[in-house]
Amino acid sequence: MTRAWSALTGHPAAVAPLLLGAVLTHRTADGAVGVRITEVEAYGGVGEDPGSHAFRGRTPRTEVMFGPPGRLYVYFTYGMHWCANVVCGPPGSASAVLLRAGEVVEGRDLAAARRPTARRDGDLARGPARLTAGLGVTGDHNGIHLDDPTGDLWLDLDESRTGVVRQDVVRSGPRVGVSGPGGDAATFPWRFWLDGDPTVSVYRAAAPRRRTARTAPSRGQSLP
DNA sequence: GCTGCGATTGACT
DNA sequence: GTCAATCGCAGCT
Repeated sequence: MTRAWSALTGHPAAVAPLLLGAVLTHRTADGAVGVRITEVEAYGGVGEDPGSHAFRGRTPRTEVMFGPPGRLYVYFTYGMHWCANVVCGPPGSASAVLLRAGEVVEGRDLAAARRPTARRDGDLARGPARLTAGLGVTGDHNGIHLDDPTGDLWLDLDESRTGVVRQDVVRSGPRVGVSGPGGDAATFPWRFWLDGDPTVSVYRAAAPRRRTARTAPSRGQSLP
């Protein structure tokens, strides 16, 4: 079958695997970087998926998720990282697919310049925040349409250009880093990746709770 | 208005 | 293997 935007409107867990192999291209004055998607995660809508930002309803941040499919939802996390999602549900459903990792297929040098800490080409877009960094995607791109081949950001779904993904290499499993109320969200097998691809991110189970980073000023601290 | 913490990464032991 | 960085959002007072 041929991937098309019309086929990418539906339940995120059904849409997510269809995005594997698609190529997201970002064009800037510096040049273009293209990333072939190798790993994704599905996030459901209001009241359905505790791991989703939209679980508790519409907020200013999640506004884009509630809009029409085919747009990019970009959010800021950990005070320094951007993560990119493709909105896939019909308006109001707030479903999206997180782009977790990919392979740089165009503009390797530009991507490497944006990711100076990457040691290998395979690390240029391995991980959700690395993928956005390599592409040069930030919050400025939140809400942008991805279905315009002439736009700054374009998600190419045409298998005659991106290559056909063999379904027997598509794997699924628990999502990464998700620990919603009750922890149930992490158990949804809504993570999809291309088996054996070196750009797929390392699986780490969601940490229950990291030790408080900030050590409170010790009460018994001695003064000089 | 205040506070806790996160769909992460890179540096360090 | 452990842990800090860093800030906007969401929930609560």
